Amino acid sequence: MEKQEYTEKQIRMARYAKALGNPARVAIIDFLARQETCFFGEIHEQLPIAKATASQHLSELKEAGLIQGEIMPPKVKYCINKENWMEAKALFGEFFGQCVCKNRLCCG
Amino acid sequence: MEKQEYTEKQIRMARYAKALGNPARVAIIDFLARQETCFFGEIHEQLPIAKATASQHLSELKEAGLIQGEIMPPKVKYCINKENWMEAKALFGEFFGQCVCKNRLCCG
DNA sequence: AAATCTATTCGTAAAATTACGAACAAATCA
DNA sequence: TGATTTGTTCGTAATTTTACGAATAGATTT
Repeated sequence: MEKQEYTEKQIRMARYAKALGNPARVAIIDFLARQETCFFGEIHEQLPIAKATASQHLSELKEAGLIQGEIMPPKVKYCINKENWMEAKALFGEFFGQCVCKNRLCCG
Repeated sequence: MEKQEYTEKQIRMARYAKALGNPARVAIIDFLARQETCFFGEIHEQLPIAKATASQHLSELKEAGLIQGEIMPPKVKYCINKENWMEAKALFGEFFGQCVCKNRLCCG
């Protein structure tokens, strides 16, 4: 087998991982996960970045599927996208579960 | 609390996530995890990218701490960095464990 | 010593990421 | 209606990422 393309799982894993590949986005998820309300303003308050940048990060998380937003004029409520969150959790679980290092030929 | 900086955990999470934020790097880890040998050439064979690019991705994974390399002239053997792998596994486990969506105020 | 094998590094280019302030849009308040 | 609040979008700049072929380096083979 050579030069094979990536599997769908690998692509989705990478997609979720990439979305989590920034401290601001991790912090956003941590915050939403703790459930201390979900309004943009409060999320932004937690972050050491400008409003525009926070909005941008939220967009990326939304695009990756990890969160979802709901407009509640004049505010916007964000929350974890449960379905995709569960998928990501499963993917990462499987990924880290496939550990290694049992085989003496490598690792150790 | 406002404009607080990120926690060390968030920064390390983001670091590991970023390293996994590319299908080639996920594929590399999957391959190493399956333990089907660890030489550069064989890793490269699995990937639909140039040698130089594969080497670059391996560097990034190494820099992030997820893998380690050992020179065995004229080859190079790569493997999972067990210690950091366990840390990453724990971080992601905790991260996805802190789920949410129990609170009706948000999510659902 | 010359050729070969293995993998990294170099140089480069295109695209994506990150960040910001300013401008803007939508809804509410005065 | 005009001012205010809330959050997104725009325009922009600096940096990083991704990818490649070519050049290079280290070791072995011929």
